[in-house]
Amino acid sequence: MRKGDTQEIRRLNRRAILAHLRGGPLTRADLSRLTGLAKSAVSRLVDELLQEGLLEEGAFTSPPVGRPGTLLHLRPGARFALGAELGVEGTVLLALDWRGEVLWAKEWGHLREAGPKERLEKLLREILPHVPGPLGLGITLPGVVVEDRLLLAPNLGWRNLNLRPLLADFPLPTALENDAKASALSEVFFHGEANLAYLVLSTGLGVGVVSESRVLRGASGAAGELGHWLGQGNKTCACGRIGCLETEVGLGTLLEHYRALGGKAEVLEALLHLAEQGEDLALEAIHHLGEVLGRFLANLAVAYDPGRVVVGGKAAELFTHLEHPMRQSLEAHAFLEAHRSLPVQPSVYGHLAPAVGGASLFLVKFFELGGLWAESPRRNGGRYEEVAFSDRRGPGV
Amino acid sequence: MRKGDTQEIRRLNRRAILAHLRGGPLTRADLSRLTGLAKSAVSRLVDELLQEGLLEEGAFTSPPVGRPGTLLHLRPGARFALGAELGVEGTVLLALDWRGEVLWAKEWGHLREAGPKERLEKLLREILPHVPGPLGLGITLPGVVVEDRLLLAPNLGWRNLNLRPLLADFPLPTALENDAKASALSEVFFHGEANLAYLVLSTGLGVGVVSESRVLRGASGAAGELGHWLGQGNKTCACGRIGCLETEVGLGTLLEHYRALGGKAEVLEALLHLAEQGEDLALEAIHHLGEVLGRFLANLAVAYDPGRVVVGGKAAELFTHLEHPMRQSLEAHAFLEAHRSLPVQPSVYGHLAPAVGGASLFLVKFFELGGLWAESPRRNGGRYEEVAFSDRRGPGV
DNA sequence: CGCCTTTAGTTCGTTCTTGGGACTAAGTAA
DNA sequence: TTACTTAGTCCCAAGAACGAACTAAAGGCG
Repeated sequence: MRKGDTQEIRRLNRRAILAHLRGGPLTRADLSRLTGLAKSAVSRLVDELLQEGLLEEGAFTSPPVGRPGTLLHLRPGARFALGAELGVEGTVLLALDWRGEVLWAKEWGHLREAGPKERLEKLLREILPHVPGPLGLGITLPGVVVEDRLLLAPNLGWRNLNLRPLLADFPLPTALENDAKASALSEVFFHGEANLAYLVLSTGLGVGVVSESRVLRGASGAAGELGHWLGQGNKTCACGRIGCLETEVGLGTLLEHYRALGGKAEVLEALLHLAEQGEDLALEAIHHLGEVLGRFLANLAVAYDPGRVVVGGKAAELFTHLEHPMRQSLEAHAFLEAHRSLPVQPSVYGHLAPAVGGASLFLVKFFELGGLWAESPRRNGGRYEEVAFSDRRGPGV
Repeated sequence: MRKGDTQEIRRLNRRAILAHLRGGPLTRADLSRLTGLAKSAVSRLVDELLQEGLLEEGAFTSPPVGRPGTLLHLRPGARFALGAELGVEGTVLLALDWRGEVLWAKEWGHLREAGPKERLEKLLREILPHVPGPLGLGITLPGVVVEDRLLLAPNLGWRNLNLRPLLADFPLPTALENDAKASALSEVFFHGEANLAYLVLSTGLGVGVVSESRVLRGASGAAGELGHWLGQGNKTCACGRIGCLETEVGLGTLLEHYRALGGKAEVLEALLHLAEQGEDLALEAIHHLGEVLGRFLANLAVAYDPGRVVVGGKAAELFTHLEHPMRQSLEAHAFLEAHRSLPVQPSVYGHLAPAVGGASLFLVKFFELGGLWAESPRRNGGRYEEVAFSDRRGPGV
């Protein structure tokens, strides 16, 4: 429920122009046709965007007849954002260009006992050389996140933390997000799809759901935590409950199953290595996981009905081995005809997906704002909410 | 990605004014404060809305000091829409005022073998006396719906139907929707909540999910079909597969369980009646269903993380009996602290919820359009899509 | 070579809508 | 009666888009 004034409509139209240009270079005439705006309006807005350094003129078109047009494109590096992943095994930090290109990335492990404070302080030291410049820093972690609070991260062993004081030390706007949701956003940012599910399958299992181009969050940020759907199993989960789906579908079970079959690998990496070499037991265990996964996908399809599923997390490395049994199992268990051929693919950004998604939080916002980013006074430590729309909402719906 | 022009901002501001007035009468000054619009702009827009007959002036306020204001409210009956439910047991047709009041409702059973053609034709005959007038007719049914196609309705025994030709006969805009999704919309229309799940529990089990005030539909309209989530059971479902959750959580199982305990009732109604009289076996069976339901709610909470759950369908009649065991079971199985006290309530519109939701499809649209409803030429039989926004979308996100 | 046609892009005047200040209206308090 | 406060109207300036007229730059054709 946004209030309309003369600035707002300019913002809407800038947004439309930028959105179309994300798909590739276009002339002013193209933009006029695509947006429905008058040529004069496009001309004015484009001039403005050129002046701000957001756009650049490029080559000329050579149409069969008529005057050639000037192609416009988003100027590389005009804006970028930082994204970080605080994962179970290590930390990733990267910079993402507003066109979706990873400018640089940095990864490091961490001491097992490092708490949120230590890890965020380390992150702060790493980003200091890069500010000012980025639009913001999006931090992702495998847990349930609401605003600046982390409610629960079983696989990190963290629970009920208010990170706002720590984030306030960062000299740029920050945002916190769940890793699966951020990963899903990275795909949306790149492909612009309306309905998809991003499966993060490692030790844990989480799903980032996108519906009508929006990330599903829920009232407490727990939407998509299907790893904690209670099934019939009797194993104890890291969350303390019994029978969570991630004790059946997670990669932990893969290793267990492999060893139950008589396999020798002690850790997951060894198993993956053996699978690459074609060891039968390893392949059998993975095949079984594929079947379980296919059935899970059929369930995922009735829960969220995504148009496409992206597989990320450690399991993405197994994708070639998993794919066939997974598809067969999905076909056998699908509810709708349409689900039988549900596209399932590995992630475009690979293991960088969560961090890319973190950065996307700000880039998406930037595009939504039509590039009218408030270079804000950042009074309260540059909190993410302050760069939000200046909406004046009415009561719901 | 809407194009902005001078009309668009007027529409946005009309929408904001109407949205605020849905909460109750307000003066022009109130509206100015709430929307952030200048007093003069509010005055002009309100005059316009009064002229169109959408608003009415009412009583005066008596503030402690200063000139009294004139209260404005939505004029009763200024707009309304029709909603219908084609259910397993019968049909409901009703008219819903734009303020959310049911103007009239009509219900009838149907011959078991009646197909979609017969039932829609009957519906057509019933609505004819009421057109023109209503904004549109929203038809709901227990099945997977995409636009004008019904992909699958196991409990009606219908599959893969294109209803567009039949709907084209209706002399007003029509829309098709799944019953659970429509029911969820009815709650949103009434309460304006951002995150909720509407549980339709009768023979089948379906969930209508609302996230950020939008109904979750998915690529094929199957989002929320948790009744067809595959569990560990071995019963055959109406959809033809084995182990669907609705064979464990549906009301069909309640009767079976009751009879397995030694109960005598032949049909569900008899069981309900016995429960009302306090028969032990009936209460025990219902208690068990409550426990199963509580566990299911814990799973629902990790899947969609609603802020509130509404129970509808036949099970709503059992709500008082189900509530206690359900809550205990939910508390025992909840993933997050927040989920332990998840509000669970029966539906406000009761068994009329699906039909009310059908009508809401048009009323919600009307409000979104700021009351600038295109009295369209209705060339192609008044299809719902034609009353949609005149968006000119850019590529995603 | 010059003219016509076609498409790209600019300039300028009109229209629509908001914002803001001045003003009127209608009440309470002293 | 006067001062003060709040509600609501009136009028003008500002911002943005639209549309028409115009210029720019190509190819086709006689």
